[in-house]
Amino acid sequence: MTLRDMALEKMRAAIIAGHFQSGDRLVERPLCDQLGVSRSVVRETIRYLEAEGLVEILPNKGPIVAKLDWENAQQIYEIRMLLETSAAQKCAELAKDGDKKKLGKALAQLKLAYSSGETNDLFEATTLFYQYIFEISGQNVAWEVVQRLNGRISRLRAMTLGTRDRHDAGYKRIEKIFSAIDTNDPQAAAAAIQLHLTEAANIAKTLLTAELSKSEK
Amino acid sequence: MTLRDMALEKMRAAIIAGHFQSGDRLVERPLCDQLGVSRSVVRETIRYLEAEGLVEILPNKGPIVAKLDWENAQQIYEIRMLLETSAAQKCAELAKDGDKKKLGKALAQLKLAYSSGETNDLFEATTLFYQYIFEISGQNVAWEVVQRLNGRISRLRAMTLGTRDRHDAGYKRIEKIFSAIDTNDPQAAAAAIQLHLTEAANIAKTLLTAELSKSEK
DNA sequence: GGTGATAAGATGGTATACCATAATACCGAA
DNA sequence: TTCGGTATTATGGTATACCATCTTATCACC
Repeated sequence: MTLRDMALEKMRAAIIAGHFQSGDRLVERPLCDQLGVSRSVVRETIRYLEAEGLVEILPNKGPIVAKLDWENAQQIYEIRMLLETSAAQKCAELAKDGDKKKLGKALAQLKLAYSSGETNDLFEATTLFYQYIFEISGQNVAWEVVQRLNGRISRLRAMTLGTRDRHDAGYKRIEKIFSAIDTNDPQAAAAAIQLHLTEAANIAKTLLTAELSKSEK
Repeated sequence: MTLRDMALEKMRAAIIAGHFQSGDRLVERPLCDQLGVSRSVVRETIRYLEAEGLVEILPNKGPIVAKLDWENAQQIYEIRMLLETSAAQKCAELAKDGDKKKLGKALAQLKLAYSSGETNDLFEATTLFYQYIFEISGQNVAWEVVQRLNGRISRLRAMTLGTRDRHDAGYKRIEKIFSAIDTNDPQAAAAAIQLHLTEAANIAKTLLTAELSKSEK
């Protein structure tokens, strides 16, 4: 693994974990010190993150962590809705016994993470569950797209998962997705995932608007 | 505009125009000579294109122009189908008189390009038409996604447009999309764009499989 | 004549030096 | 005291030098 890959992962993780606030300037030389790499590496990493949409470049100012308003977040949730609904549908059509087993394991992990309350575990378990759905449905490109979009709303997702683990309706809804796939019921799978995402988007909206109104006062 | 931006545009254009074949190695130093910039610029540009999916990095080999098989292309067409259908639908719902006028102008451009037979003009006019649709529907993020995906199948699109201008059924289908939007008929707009894309995907498949079987012999 | 090893060249990875520009702070004059 | 200008510094943009590694070709030995 190259230095760039490591730097990329670290920075992505730092942004997603909220270690950098949205709008923060990413000054190159301090980043070099923090990551222990040269500017070349940092700059190439930033270019990659820029293309990913996690970082914006202000002309003659340099890179900042991309800002996220509800306008864009909402659009991202809508796109995810389309792609994930389609994936869940196809997944329910195609899932064989082996696939269901794999999904079942991911669900078990998810349950564990929900009960433990570790937001990080929850994040990973959720990601894995979705990854399997896209894998089984054979839509690796769509999964790429979703992952990239998720990067841009990662802070929102973390916040959403953080609140959702309290009232664990979230887990129930995911279980519903699983059982629809398990019984090879495409319609139900699509409906279940749609419901889940709508709920997630609502929570996200509440949290984000609350945050914005707070920061304005 | 920075050197990087110019280099980026040039390289993207070169890849899209087929100046580089898919699978070709992108050797850094020759690229520096061709673009008249330093390696730093070339490397950062390549990072960006890598994130865009236009370029792949082979470990210890360096960057190559991303290969495109029908498997992936098909997935891209499917994703476009979802996003563009949704956009056309919303567009037909929301389009005001001013929007329709703008779209109408783009359509006129498109007609001109069809009759001139210039693949390049056709490419640009088509892009503009779609851009307006996404703009009017207020889905700028989805447009970003579509553009990025289009980059990866740009060669296919150019080939498709190249053949389609002969039998101009393509233009008729686009006209149908326009008139559906013009009459604010979301259902018809969705159906029309779906038909158009299906057709495009079919042509693309034919061309691509023909090309692959030819290169194998 | 074939196979393997070694050396040379090419290529990507990394680090650093230099330059242009924009923001800021300080000083002087009104 | 305030406004404006100049100088300094911080930062991004660009270029280049150096190093590690992989590939390939040639030569020697079997």
